[in-house]
Amino acid sequence: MGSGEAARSRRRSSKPQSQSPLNVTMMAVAEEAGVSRATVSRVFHGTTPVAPSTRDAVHAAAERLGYIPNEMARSLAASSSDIIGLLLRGPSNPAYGLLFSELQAEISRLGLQMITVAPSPMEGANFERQALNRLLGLRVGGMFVSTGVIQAEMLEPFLDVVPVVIIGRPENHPRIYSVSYDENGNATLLADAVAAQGHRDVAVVIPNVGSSVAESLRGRVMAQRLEGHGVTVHRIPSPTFGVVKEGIAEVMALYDAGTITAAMFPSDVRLLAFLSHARAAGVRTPEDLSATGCDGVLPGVDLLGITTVRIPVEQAAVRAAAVMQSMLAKPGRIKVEHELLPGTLLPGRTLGPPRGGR
Amino acid sequence: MGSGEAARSRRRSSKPQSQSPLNVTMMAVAEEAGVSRATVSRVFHGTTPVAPSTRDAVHAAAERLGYIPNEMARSLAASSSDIIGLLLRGPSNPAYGLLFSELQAEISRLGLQMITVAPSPMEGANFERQALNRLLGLRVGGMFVSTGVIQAEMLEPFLDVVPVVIIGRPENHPRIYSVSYDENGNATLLADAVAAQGHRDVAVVIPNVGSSVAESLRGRVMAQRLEGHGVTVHRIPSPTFGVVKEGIAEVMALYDAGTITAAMFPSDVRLLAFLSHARAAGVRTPEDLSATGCDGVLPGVDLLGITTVRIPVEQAAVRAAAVMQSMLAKPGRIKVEHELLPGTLLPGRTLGPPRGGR
DNA sequence: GTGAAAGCGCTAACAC
DNA sequence: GTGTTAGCGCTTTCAC
Repeated sequence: MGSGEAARSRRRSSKPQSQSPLNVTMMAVAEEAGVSRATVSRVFHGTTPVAPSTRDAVHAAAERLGYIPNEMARSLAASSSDIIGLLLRGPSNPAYGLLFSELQAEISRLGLQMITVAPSPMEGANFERQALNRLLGLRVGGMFVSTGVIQAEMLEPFLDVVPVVIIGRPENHPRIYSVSYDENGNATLLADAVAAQGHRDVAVVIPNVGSSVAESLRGRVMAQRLEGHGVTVHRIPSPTFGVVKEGIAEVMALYDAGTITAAMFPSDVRLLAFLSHARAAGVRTPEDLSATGCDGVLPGVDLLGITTVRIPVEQAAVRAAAVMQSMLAKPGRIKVEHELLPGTLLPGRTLGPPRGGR
Repeated sequence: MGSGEAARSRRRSSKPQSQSPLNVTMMAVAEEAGVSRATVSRVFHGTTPVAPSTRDAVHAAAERLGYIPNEMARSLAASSSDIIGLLLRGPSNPAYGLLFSELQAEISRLGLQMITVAPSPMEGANFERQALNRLLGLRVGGMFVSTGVIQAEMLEPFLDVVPVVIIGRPENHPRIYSVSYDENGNATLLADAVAAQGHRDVAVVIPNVGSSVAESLRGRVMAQRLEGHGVTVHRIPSPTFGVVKEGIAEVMALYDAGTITAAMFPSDVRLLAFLSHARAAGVRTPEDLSATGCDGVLPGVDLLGITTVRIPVEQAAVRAAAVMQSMLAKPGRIKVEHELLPGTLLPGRTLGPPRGGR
């Protein structure tokens, strides 16, 4: 060590640089090991072979100094990043939380890295845009998009620069690969179960597409399918973003009027909100009124005994990660597909009574 | 536009650069607006004033080109970042998921950005180290650490370079600010409730510190507190990482032997796992055996009617974000504190019977 | 108020 | 197998 230091700090009033591994540069490691920066670089990611002795020396030096490579500089210089970004809607929803976990596990298994951003949970797609930009600003090497609202078109400009996989939400954009829950099938499963139970008058809560593409689809399909069975459907729109209690009052009113014998909710959280309310109002489930949800990932779903559909989160994670890996391997050569993963009906105690006629 | 382009691409076989906003550089915006790069930079973050007309021109140009600033280059050049990193344990746990959401909301409110990384959910603190390094490698401007296992000492080398706030887990490191749930208080609340109910023989499941600092603490305090009430405690260790079912068999054995009238679990997930098992085994709660959990954040916790403590996640998020903001504002000048946020007892239906004598 | 230019820490030709 | 060097896209003195 020693010289070399010269003529540095001409400008930039050479900060005090409190000593910490974070300030250890590749240059420092190189000096410590008595090699050039290039060699250090090669030791770390090099495709080029390096003499074993040199390699060891570099590793030792890095270790000694606690060197933590500056990922920003790396990916800036290489103009490529092996960090995959995940754009995740509401992490407080167990379904998304589970997806996060599973994806992380898969991505790690594949030797990639992942960082996650979530939109501020305030209303609107604007926050999703911001979150998207956060990821793009970081120039991630790939993106998972799992969010209810972002328009596929928003992603369009980036498709040939960064691999994108949409997860969860049913999507049909011809240029975007998607791994989705078969919400059509899920809704059908539930509607069939309700119809088979003999219900003839059913309320269905249907959120706005703007709130959640998946939930909206679920609601619409449920309603339609029920009608296919000759059931009278009472559609209850839920236009407001993020308000899980919306529609409950309407359902209760229909029940009080003796109009319905069952209510279908497009998600478990909504169902739970309803069940709390119903219980407080002295309405028994399913003796007085049957009710169904959708998602099935809540811990304790078995204890709650709700009738719902379990969405295949784990499978989705596995598929999405695999697809991402191949996109990374051969950029632009992957044929766009729209995978649909079927859920499974979780029979529960909240679907009951009306068996015979009305 | 036109010239200037010369003598570029001498090396670096000038990639085809498919056109996308991601390839639009500040240089491009500058040319489009007819100003210099420096000016564009000033328009975006500049403290230096810029002529209104110039400003508008730049904004217009940026808009037109769909310019997305390269955050890596920015923070590399400025050697500072306004991105806060969140190191989050198990996002599939609703308690962590909720924390993620709430923190994101707070951070956005404060005009900061946040990215989240989670360790691969496999055993060990090694993966937590990796996740930590991912954040450090990105040279984040600050860090929230909310993870059960990472040693405070691991963070030590970075403390004077990047502000760190530990969230959730009780922590007493003299140099690390922490905003924690008062697990001591939480455990006490529960133990007192169980004792007050008249239970004299209670099983307590106690995880290893290595699995979860918080859960381990809860278990130990519960046991101790119960003993303070003269209750006979049956400690059941749960040494294995991530196995929520651990200890259930032991509890059931104690119950079968008629030894205990209540069992306390250090988390709601563990309690739920137990309840499923118990129900399957025909054991009624609380008629046959009382049981308590801890966390209280699960959606549907009211319906489940479990006796637990609700941890103040929202408050923790607010405090942590506020502290981070002040640390960012005056680096190194914030007095380290260890805030303790009390939880609230959620009385439920799983704590019952033994009232009178044994 | 604005431009020129020197780096930030690193990668990747290219030469030896 | 290793060193040299020109950038990656941006910020920030410094001069005008």
